[in-house]
Amino acid sequence: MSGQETVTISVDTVQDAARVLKCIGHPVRLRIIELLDVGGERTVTEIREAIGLEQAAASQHLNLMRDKGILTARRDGVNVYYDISDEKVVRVIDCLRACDISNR
Amino acid sequence: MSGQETVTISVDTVQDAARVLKCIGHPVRLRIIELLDVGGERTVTEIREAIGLEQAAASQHLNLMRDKGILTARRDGVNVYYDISDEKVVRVIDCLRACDISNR
DNA sequence: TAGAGATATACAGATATTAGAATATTCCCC
DNA sequence: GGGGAATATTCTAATATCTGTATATCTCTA
Repeated sequence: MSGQETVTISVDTVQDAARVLKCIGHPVRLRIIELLDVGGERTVTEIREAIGLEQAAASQHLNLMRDKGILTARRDGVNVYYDISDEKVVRVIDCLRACDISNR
Repeated sequence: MSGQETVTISVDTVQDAARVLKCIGHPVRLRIIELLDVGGERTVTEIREAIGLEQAAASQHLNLMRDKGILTARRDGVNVYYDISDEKVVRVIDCLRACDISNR
C-alpha cells in the first residue's frame, strides 16, 4: 500500500462493485438471496413459490444474478438448483442484517 | 422472533434495504461515499473535483443520496458540506472493502 | 443593492429496467 | 419417439434512470 491512495476500492473495480450492489438492490432479488443464504440451494420452483413470482420473472431475476456472478446454477435432471456463488456476497448480506440498514 | 420466520430481513423492510443498495450501486455514488468515508465531509465542489463531475451531476447524485437518508447536508455560508449520515452505511461499505466484492 | 461564486432545480432526449404474455427448450419417463 | 413438467428466452409496453444544458437560487462581500 502506498499510503497516498485515498480510495480503497479502486476506480477500476468500483464499476464491478456497483454492478453487484445494484443487482442486489432489488426487493425481489434481495429476498431470493436471503432465502438462499438462510436455507441453501433451491429449485426455481421452490424459489418461485417461496417468494410468489411468475415463472418467467423468477427465471429472469435468477439469470441476471447468475450473469453477475452472484448465483450459481446446477442442473439436476429436470430441476435447476440455484445457490449463492460466493461467500463474499453472503458476508455483505450478513453485514446488511447486522447493520440493519433498513431500520433507520 | 417467532422462530418460523425464515427471512431475517423482513418483507416490509426489504424494500428499504433494496432502495439503499440500489442507490449505492452506482459507480459515481459509490465513489462519493468512498471519498466521504475516507476523508470526512466535503464541499460539493471538492467532491466534484475529486471525482470529476459536472456541477449539476454532482448536485443531483448528492441530493439523491440525501433523499435516501444516506448523506447529510450542512450549509456553511456559501458552501454545502456533505457527509455520510449513518454509521450503518459506512459499515456496509467497510464490509464491501473487507469482502473485496469487486475482486472475484 | 449589485455582482460573483456555490449550489440546486427543471427539463428533455437517450438509455435501461421491469413485468407480463407467449413461445421455446430441456429433460425425464413411458 | 411422444407427452408433460421445469426452466429459459423473446418480445413488448410501461416506467424509471441518466446525462447534459439551461436556468434559478442562495450567500457572501464590496
